[in-house]
Amino acid sequence: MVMDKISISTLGKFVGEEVTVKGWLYNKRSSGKIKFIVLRDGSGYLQCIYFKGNVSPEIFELADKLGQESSIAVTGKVKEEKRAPGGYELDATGLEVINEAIDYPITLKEHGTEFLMDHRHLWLRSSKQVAILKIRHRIVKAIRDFFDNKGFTLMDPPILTPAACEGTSTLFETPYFDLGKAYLTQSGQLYAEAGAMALGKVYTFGPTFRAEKSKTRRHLTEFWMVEPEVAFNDLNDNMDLAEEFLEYVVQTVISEMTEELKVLERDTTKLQKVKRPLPRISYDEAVEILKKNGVDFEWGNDLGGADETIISNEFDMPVMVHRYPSAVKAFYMKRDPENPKLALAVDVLAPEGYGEVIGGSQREDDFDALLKRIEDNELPREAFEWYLDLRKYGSVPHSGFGLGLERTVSWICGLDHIRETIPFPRMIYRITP
RNA sequence: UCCGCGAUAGCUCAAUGGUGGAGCAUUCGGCUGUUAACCGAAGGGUUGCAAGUUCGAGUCUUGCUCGCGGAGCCA
Repeated sequence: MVMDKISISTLGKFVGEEVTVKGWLYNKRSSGKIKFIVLRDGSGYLQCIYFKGNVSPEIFELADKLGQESSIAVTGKVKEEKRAPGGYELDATGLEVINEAIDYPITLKEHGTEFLMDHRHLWLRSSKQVAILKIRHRIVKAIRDFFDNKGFTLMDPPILTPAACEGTSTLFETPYFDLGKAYLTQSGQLYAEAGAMALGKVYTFGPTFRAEKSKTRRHLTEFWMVEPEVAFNDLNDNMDLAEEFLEYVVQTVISEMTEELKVLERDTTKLQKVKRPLPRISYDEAVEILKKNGVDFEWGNDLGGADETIISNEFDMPVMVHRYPSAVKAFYMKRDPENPKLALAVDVLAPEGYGEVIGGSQREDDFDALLKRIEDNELPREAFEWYLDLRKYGSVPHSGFGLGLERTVSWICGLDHIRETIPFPRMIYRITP
């Protein structure tokens, strides 16, 4: 019996049976009277064998002519075969062309990034990109599972906002009817704080936008961020949550995505070490590390990318750096009651030079202190009136953090550039495809 | 915005100021177990654009365009 719509990943259940599998021609090889067609369908790869004596001359000819990425339906008997990639092979008898692809631009050989980025819509079909997309999906699912299982409520913040959330970054702006200008959000955090006062524990998970002209392997203009916010959590609670969260995400991915990590040739020995407790150091201790390594660093400055790498190299797992100078951090962060020059902030620096993957803090919950901070930063009070209300009606200590999805994918996959972590990256000089 | 590097065949790259080549892809031929298969052959070029130096420029000079990496900013 010929069966229909079988994905390659489930072929093990059909050994000895004749099946039809639909997909795309990934690669082909031939040796006279035998042709090998490697079919991919998104779930895996299947080597199909066409022997000259077993099929009609027309089909044998067709198997020879078809170009890479032609969409086809292959029919044949499934058998186990150690020599075949994936472990199974199709003793093919049938070949039906759905659409013939002529001169597919991306070959299995090397290509430069500019060419690949111009063909990003096709590049996604490559085995490495498929592996990255699957790991990204698994990370997203792990993130949601983690918070859902802990009683958090997902709350979607607005993407169009009336003003800067943090008052620092350059934002994308767009006309908004009679109300003037609107801006694409750079963070859902302020709204998450409102949500935490309503629901106790919330997280936002959505796209965020920065119009900074950043031109590095760690930056996108459009990226996804997950931001938990918890009422009654102080900075230490926040760090406890962050390390448990990171451990869960990393351990889930390395235990469930072994095939994909192998495709990416990711050495997972360092990822396996991501277990609680993560090292916690203060900004002051971080400065000491920099000075010990010969960096001419002035207390009060923010840590640069190179500084972060030096600090994270001192540890073999992510390191939490807490209590930064308040001057380099956002206005909404609570001051350290033991030293008002410090903010109750925490950044988590990923190892292997991947830099900051988490930034968070305990929020300022005192009305007067927050108002003064808004005024000192010359932010428009009227835009933050609702935010101040949260401190007027039943204010409580609360904390949260944001994790950059793409930086996390980049780190876990061991990529050298963030542009491969998102299907269609948006960067300063690229908005197509 | 600043600093550095680069642009040669569809792709990845060679070419001392002196007749622009190779591998892959494509087309044709060969091979009954290939693993980015292999072997043989063919087609394929306004060397990013514009000007200059020179007997002669892919190569040297200037400007421009585009890209890449880094800084700042941040996740």
